[in-house]
Amino acid sequence: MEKGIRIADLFRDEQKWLGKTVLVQGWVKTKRDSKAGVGFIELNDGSSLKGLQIITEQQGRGYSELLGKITTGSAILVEGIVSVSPGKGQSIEVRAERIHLYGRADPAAYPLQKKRHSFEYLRQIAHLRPRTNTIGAAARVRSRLSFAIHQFFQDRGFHYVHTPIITSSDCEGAGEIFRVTTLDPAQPLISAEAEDPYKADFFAKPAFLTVSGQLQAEIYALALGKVYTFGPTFRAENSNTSRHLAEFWMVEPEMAFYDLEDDLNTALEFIKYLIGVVLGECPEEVEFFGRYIEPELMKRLENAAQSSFEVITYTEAVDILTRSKERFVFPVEWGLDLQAEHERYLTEKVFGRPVGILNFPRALKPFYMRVNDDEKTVAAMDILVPGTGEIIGGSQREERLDVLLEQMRLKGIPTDDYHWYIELREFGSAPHSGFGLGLERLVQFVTGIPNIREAIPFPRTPGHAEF
RNA sequence: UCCCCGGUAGCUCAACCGGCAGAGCGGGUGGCUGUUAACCACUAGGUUGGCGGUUCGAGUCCGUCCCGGGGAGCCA
Repeated sequence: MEKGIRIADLFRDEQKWLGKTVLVQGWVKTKRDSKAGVGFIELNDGSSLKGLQIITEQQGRGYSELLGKITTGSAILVEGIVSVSPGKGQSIEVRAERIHLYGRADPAAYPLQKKRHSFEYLRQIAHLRPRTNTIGAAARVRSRLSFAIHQFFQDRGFHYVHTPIITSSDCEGAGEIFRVTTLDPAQPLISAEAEDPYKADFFAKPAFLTVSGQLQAEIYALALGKVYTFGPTFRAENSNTSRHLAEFWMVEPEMAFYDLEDDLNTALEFIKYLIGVVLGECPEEVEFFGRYIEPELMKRLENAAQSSFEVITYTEAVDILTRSKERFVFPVEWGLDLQAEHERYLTEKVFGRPVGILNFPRALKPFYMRVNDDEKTVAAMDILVPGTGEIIGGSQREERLDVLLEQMRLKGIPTDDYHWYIELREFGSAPHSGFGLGLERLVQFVTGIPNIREAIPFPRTPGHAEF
């Protein structure tokens, strides 16, 4: 089959292509024509935000008939000469000499118009929405970010570990979980099986979709040194917000011989690196999002990429909040969790940039976080960004066997399910740390997209698993 | 799950105190030789989310269910 040039490559070196005959393939964004004369097709092939202007002129029999069939949404091939465009809005265009129509799009039925659509509407046509400017741009940024995540870690000696999607421990403390079973809920168990209902099930015990790869990543960090996982994660919480999904992607690095400070520095370097990549490699998309989605975007990204993040302790945060004159709905008091309004106040009003918060009260955090010398706090860190809130959560892990067992006892975690996790502290235990970053929240942050459902191709939320 | 707001043409939205269902865009037809959300003219298009109630009369008021959005909780 004929293979054309990517439109993005054409724009990258316009001088080189001027006067040459090229072949392009893509989808018609708009068409402006006159029956008697010159016509204009804006062609987009997904390689760039900007479309290529195609000039059509009357020629030969059957040509206008073909042009009539080419409507918004059609897939076509165009062969023609790259020329200087006399019009405004583009510097080059292609004067068509041959056009082939691959697939039509009935204009009366095609759901995408030239004008702007609401995100709510586009979600209902998730099979067509990547053809829009915003969703297409978000998809390219997401792809580039995913690659950059691998680049960052691979360049620094980390190994990529595939932690399991299906797990059998259900009390990692990260909320509601999805059950994995081959049993049919519509088919009641016969009484013999009912004594041990899991006997007939695939894994012969309760199984679930992972809520985090961290505990398994720790296993490999204590063998390979520095590792990271990057994959889908699942939460069955009935969360209906612009920041939550039932299925989302998470990056979780885990490093042996790293304390909390090392962990924090890695996380900050990581975020700055990713923002730098987006600014450097997706300028067209950033410009677009800045113009149509979030006017403050450029300022926000440059701020985060260059300036130092603010880093404070939980105790200092509580101090700042109690002294502020702001009226909060929820109380501020040492020992209570910071609410969304408090986080927003700190990152948006007090500092106006990303904020790292360290050393949270022990009672607020999970069993695996390392207990500090004061015995009241744990070596935890949250990184908050303006607009999105918490984007990274991490900690130094408890490597001391006796303290870990005490923590599990206090939090009511059954040791049987975690014998392997405990054994890591019996055999060559070592200080280690890690953190988790939600990919979709990062996409939200770097694009300014308000709802997380536009930061992932096929959002899964309560009541929604279409497409 | 809780609180608030909304659901009217394919899309985005109007419709005053309860009184004949509207516009822009999109679609169709015709016109236009350099357009850029092209332009000009004409035209088709509706079970006002579902069910029930109040009323002479309901898009509008009441009840209920469904769906969407914003916020909260849970978290990444």
